[in-house]
Amino acid sequence: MTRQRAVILEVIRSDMCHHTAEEIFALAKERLPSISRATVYNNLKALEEEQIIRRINGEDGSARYDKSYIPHGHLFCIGCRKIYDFDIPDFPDTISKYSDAVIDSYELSVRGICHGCKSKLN
Amino acid sequence: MTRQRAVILEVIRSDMCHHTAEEIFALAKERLPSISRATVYNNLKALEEEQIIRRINGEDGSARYDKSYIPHGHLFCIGCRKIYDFDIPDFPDTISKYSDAVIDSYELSVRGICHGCKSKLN
DNA sequence: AATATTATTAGAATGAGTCTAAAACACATC
DNA sequence: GATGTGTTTTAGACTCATTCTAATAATATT
Repeated sequence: MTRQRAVILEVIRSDMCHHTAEEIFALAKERLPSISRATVYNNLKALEEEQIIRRINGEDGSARYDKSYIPHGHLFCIGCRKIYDFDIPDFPDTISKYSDAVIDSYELSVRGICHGCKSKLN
Repeated sequence: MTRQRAVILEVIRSDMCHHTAEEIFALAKERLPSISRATVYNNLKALEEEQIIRRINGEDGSARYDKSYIPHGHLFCIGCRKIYDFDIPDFPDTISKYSDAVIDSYELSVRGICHGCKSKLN
């Protein structure tokens, strides 16, 4: 475990955000000023292959990273632009009822207005 | 309605595929050899804003285009690499039970093995 | 048919991500 | 603690999808 990889993992795990590679690079650079972009990209790819983190698609298909490898839903709030996690229990079972495929994993992205932003709308 | 836009739409509607922008460009070029990449990109963006087609994320976040604007599930088969449509009835209602958000639209991508590929596995 | 508007074109520019080859590091062994 | 080996990091060049630009052409309007 190199210092670089440890810092990258800490950045990803440090808050509720789903950062882009560029944001992770900037945050890691605060702690390790000599870190290189390539190191961030290499580690993000390796960490996903090792099933430690998961890449998800942002609204425009941009890569974002989730601290958990386990699939779950993501709410993209149109108001505050934040991304929230949510769970649908037994979701693969639900899919199985409507598809005759053998399910490996899934990605569920919902566009909408989060609870907080909804409250603020007079 | 320009000739270019008509051809782009016909390409998208012509089969069950979910083509990339580059594939749509190549197919349109067969019929309209002078068509430009920028025209394809401009029209894909405009057609999505007009809610005629929908952009979906390929496995690696690459853009693919769906002939329908109405959200539905996509199965990405690990075997044949094809993308299949499927429906979960009342899916927004299902999501609503587990998220306190106002839902606008969703994208559901499932990785797995399609029925055809499953049958071929001895 | 003339004009105004809007779309198309080729190619330059951008930006996320990948590749390369040299230098630095981590870790096991002596 | 020094040494060797394989792995990781680094800076910067490179690639490829997409966007931008500004001149030209096609379409729609009167």
